[in-house]
Amino acid sequence: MQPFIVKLRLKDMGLTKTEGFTKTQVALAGYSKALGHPARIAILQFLATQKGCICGDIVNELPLSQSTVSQHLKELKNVGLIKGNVEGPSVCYCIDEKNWQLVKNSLNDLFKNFDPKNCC
Amino acid sequence: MQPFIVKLRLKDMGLTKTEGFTKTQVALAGYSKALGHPARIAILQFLATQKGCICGDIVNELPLSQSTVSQHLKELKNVGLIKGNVEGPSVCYCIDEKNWQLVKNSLNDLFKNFDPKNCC
DNA sequence: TGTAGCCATCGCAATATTACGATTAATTAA
DNA sequence: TTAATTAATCGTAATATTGCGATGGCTACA
Repeated sequence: MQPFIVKLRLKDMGLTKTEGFTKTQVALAGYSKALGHPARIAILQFLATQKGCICGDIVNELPLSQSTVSQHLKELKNVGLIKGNVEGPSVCYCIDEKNWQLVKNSLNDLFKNFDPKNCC
Repeated sequence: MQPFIVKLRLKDMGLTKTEGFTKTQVALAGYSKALGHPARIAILQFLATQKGCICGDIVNELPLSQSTVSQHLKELKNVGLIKGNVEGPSVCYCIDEKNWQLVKNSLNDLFKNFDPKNCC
């Protein structure tokens, strides 16, 4: 008779494993992931260059539906890169300066500590 | 009798839409996406700080299986951040300096052109 | 009190990502 | 030649992401 064999760690499949990585690594990956879509890059560029701060004009700027844009905005808000203020009937989004600097510095750290050593 | 109604743009579902975005935006998003996983951040940090260049020791460094690590390495190779040289029975991976600088500069560009204007 | 506009959320569908074990291809060592 | 080692790839499973239309909750204005 065959023994019962349980092989899987189901909870680890398809899901990003964060155990075994440093907090810094997980954080940096999270920020990068948020930047990992053209629409979200476009939104940030738009907000960064705009004089006043912008509401749902973002939707008009992007080749995506309102609901999709809303989702992207949510993701950027979740990692703290932007924040939204309700302004009458509409919502005003802008870059969260503090976190913006934080992400900037984190990425800087990643890229700075590499000095080329002729290998390969 | 009801008309036939075709509603969908199937090819646009679940797939990142790149039409309507600039080349720069798509590229930057691609790089960021590659950075969007703790394992890949860890790999890059490891390669950046290692004196000699490393092969499959990366697998031992990470809390992931060999095949999974191989997949992550592949993704980093696809965006050009690392390159691998066959070295006898094993493979030597290291950072691709040229693209490393390119990605660094691209991200720098994104973050630099924002000067805080008290909004919201 | 409607009613119109803005935007978040829900529900769905299609695809992508993550992870693993098993297998395969290539190279070195015996 | 054979066996062992290394690393890529295949196949599979679970979950995440992306996208849309439809719905619903607000606020402002008539």
